[in-house]
Amino acid sequence: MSDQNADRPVGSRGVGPNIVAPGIWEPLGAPGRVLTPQESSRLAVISSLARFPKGGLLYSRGDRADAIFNLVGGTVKAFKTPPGGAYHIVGFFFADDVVGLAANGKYVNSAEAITNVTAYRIPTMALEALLRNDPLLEFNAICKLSHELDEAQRHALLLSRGRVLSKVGLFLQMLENSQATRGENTEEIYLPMTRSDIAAYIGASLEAVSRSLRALSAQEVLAFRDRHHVKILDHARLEAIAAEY
Amino acid sequence: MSDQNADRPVGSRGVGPNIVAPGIWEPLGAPGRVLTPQESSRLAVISSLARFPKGGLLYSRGDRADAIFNLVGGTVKAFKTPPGGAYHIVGFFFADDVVGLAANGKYVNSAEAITNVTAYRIPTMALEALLRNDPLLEFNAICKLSHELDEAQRHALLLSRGRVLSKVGLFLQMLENSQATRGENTEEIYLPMTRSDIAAYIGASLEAVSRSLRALSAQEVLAFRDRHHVKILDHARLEAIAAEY
DNA sequence: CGCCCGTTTGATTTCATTCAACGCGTGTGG
DNA sequence: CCACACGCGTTGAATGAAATCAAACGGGCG
Repeated sequence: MSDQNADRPVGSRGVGPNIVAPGIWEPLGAPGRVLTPQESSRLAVISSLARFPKGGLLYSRGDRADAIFNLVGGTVKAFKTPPGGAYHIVGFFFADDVVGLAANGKYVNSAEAITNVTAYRIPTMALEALLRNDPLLEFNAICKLSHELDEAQRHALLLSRGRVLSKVGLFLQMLENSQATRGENTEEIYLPMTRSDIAAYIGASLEAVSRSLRALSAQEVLAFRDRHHVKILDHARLEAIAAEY
Repeated sequence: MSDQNADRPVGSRGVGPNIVAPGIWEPLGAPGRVLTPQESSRLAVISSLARFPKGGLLYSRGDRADAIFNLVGGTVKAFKTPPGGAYHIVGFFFADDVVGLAANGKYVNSAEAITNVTAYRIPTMALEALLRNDPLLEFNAICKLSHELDEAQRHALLLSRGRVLSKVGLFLQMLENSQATRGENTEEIYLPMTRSDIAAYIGASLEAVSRSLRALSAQEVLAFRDRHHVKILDHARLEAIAAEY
């Protein structure tokens, strides 16, 4: 298998951490807000580059949260395993995303590498110190968090849908959006995660996901190149399916 | 009806905005982190007290986000109305909560008063200026946002459950928790929202919600004083119901 | 007193889950 | 080099739970 996109495929990215998030108050502004080179390098001096193999754990819920991770390449899933044997994925994360949210010094969820992953490991101790006297960086953090909160609410919206077909449609649109934001090619959508992962994210059984994808494929709304690469043939129809109910 | 708890029932609260959120990195610390009196008064000078009648709109999605609101008393629901006629509630907010999240200068959802509401209206312009040279305040904002993000993820977890009974159970536990955090009496749970609101929050039909509540009541897990006041009789059983599946 | 909104209850339909079997591709060991 | 096994995905049939449609109820407010 070739998941060597753990290293960035392309990138007008310098060395050091990079984070993208829209502004919250400024109406316009760059589509993807980024850290200034200064901030990036300031973060760089306190962070280290870490690699995780496919299936590797970045951290587990309840662990002491001594670092956050800024992804350089690869895909990460964050999940919770509530009592009762259930398994729920709270989010998928890609290049320039940040994972490692904490509350009271402990991670609130677990994170696992879906593909090989490269990430900057930023120790919280140093980060906290840095934040204390860098209001601009702090402000960027607020923007990023606001954005994540919005994403979480969209995820909730997706989960509230009745029909699985609708959920799958929304999920694909989200992935497409995500790829577009990251400036990648949107001709084809890349699904690094398994059907089972998708199911755990959208709140349905993996069979239902499989059926939905196959149905969309049969209706020629989608076309699969292989199990992890889809092309959206009929955007309008997908839009309608995602919106209905 | 008497919804005069738009003004705080009790309160070791001074004048001026007040916000509670747990810390993110410090393991211990006060259960409910609050603004220092200094920060509160700094916010006070730029904010004004606003009142909204039951059913009143605080803001609508897409409006220019020129203020955020720090609730003093009453209950607010934040909702989205995605294309397709659906209606989804993303959260309920109570005293000391903050509503008015924005992206790119616009509100990302709408907010409506469920009861009469009193809130500090904090203009974004002034807030932004204040944040720029108050790193501590900014840090508190980060804590608050992290906490909200965690809540949103819990909401998503709730929505992912299969059985409506389980969702209702989790919802009641969340409300109980929320009340406890706010230091209110947890003997009885107060449900200011309608069944329809609960349904829109947990992702089910209002009939299903009604049936579930009645079922729990019949099994003597709950006891209703009236439609908006429940007592949890059997915590263990509720816990089990919320956890199953 | 009577209207109206929110709620409850009932009957029917629809859809996803569940259980089960099979196909496919990859990697391994004989 | 081939056979096999394993993980993952697809397909099928039966069950079950919630949505939907529909109607009656209750309490609050004019």
